[in-house]
Amino acid sequence: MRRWSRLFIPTLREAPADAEVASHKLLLRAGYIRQLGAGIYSYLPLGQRSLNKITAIVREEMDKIGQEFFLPAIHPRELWEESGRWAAMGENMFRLKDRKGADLCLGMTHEEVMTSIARSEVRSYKQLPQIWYQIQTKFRDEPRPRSGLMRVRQFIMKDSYSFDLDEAGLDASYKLHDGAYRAIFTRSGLKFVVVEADSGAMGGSQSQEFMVYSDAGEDFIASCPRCGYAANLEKATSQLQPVEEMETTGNGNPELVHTPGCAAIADVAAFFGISPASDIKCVAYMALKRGEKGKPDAWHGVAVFLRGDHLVNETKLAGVLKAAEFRPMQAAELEQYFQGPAGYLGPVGLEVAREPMDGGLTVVADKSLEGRKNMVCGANKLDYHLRNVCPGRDFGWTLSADIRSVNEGEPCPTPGCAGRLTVGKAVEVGHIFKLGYKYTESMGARVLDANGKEVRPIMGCYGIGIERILTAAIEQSNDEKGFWLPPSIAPFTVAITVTNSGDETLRKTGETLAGELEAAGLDVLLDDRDERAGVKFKDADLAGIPYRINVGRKTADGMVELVARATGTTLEVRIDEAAALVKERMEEEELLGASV
RNA sequence: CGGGGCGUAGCGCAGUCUGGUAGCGCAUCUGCUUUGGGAGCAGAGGGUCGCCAGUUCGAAUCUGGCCGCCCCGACCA
Repeated sequence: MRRWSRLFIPTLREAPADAEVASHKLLLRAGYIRQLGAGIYSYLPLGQRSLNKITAIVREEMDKIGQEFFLPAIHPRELWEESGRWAAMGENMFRLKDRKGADLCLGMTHEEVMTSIARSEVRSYKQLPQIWYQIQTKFRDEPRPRSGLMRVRQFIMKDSYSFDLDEAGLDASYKLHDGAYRAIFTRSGLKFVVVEADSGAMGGSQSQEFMVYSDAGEDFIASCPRCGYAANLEKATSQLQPVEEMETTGNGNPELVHTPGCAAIADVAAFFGISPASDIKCVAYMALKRGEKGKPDAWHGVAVFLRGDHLVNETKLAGVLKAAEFRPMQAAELEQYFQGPAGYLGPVGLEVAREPMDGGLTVVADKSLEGRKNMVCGANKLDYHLRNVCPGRDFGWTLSADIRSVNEGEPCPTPGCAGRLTVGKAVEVGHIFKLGYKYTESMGARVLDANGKEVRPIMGCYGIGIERILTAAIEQSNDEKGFWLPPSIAPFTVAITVTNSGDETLRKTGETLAGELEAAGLDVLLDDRDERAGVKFKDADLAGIPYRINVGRKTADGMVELVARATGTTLEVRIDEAAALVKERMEEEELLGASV
């Protein structure tokens, strides 16, 4: 049992002006965290208790499938050079020098360290599979930390890595993680969804994210309420609705039309009286290709063509081009590649590179352009457009791929499903990922298989943001008075509010009750402060504690009040029954916390 | 890194335009009263006004530089 009077719980009546999102405001107000710098936070006792409960759940579930390690946060440069990521991580990596001038970095992820252990210690297929995990602090110099604990530069991550002999083994390790993650988030009381995720430009075959819907999130999820399809917008696809093609004009060949002042899609559509779906949008980028094996980085011109009503998805684009970075083309570059001005760019007559990102202009056509007819596009000439343009006939491309973002309301991609996609914002709390051979290959990890032949193990990597479980839980359960956490991750499960600490009888009753509740296995916070009842109620409502027992007026009749923070419902119960009742409620709630 | 905003007591803010004694509310400390939804009265403590330089008799206030923080965007294993 802990006494409020002796705990450091600096609650704030007003939220600091810096805080915007609910979890940030409330974590500060409830005395869970304090800020040290941008994206750097101290965890105060209540916050630390909650994070400890979360890590305990994570540890319990992970121990069922793997083994816990604890790896260094400081890594030598050489290790990261081996995987090629000393350069690839760029500015996101914190770097430092030791007294001898040697380069070091702070670990932002631990594939390299784990792989270095595996390569020097794992020799035989008989030692596989291995699932190695740790719960450890990560450092990432984020370009823009934000939203309290949502995106920070130092945070706690459960990261794990699997090593298997073959893909079937990786499938099994991946499934084990899927199961463990579902158990962890369910036990943490999160209403989560599992979505298909982008597996990145670095290779890797399959990837899922565990998401909690919240406006404070940074990701968008497309989902189908009908069949259950769900994917990160970076990955989501949809079926195309048939488009009514425009009538052919003239002899059917591309026809130059004077379109003064029609630089925007809406203007063009209005001018021709067409739907934006019949206009070809051009987005011109310079794309950065990271040099491999000592070659320098290089920028390449990329022209993306897609329907006027579609948006480029840069994650998908980066995936198909293996590009590290994009920036918009500047006027001089537009002139070089298109001989035309922004607003009037089009695909007809361009010199198309044969190989992507290898000199010249890489032309990418979105899949939705294939088979279309009689479209309108820019003529690469100020104030002129072309019509009757047929993709494939009138222009070609380096490659054609799905590089657009789906829109809300489009048909679900599942064959035979008649559902419409909805798009919502969410917080990513976990990610599981089939890595493949990237690190075992580049870092030279080898084992002997049953035939005595040297083979590369195949890897998976899996992450959970510990603080994000806390923030997501707060985002999903808060009001103007404060928040309430699922009992499993709350710093205390029940607060006992002695309404008048000056009253000896009440105080003793509170003490006794607290002892009983604790004996029943609950985490009890006894509010024994010499404060008015109102102050104690406000603090208890603020601080994320799911249940409160008021020891006050009715104590003379042998009764106390049990208040459930989530619903505000108050129950008068006999003092000797209070402990059992809270336990019962808690168990019900944890069952309700289950999700799909 | 582009755009915007902010920096004055622990928190929330006024004062800056128009230079002249650094203020308000909450919180904190002491005393008395009060005790079921952030109490009342009386008293008290707490500030290099983000930092550095300049202008001036005099700078929180004007000028220049720097630093930090927040938001939008870019970015995000």
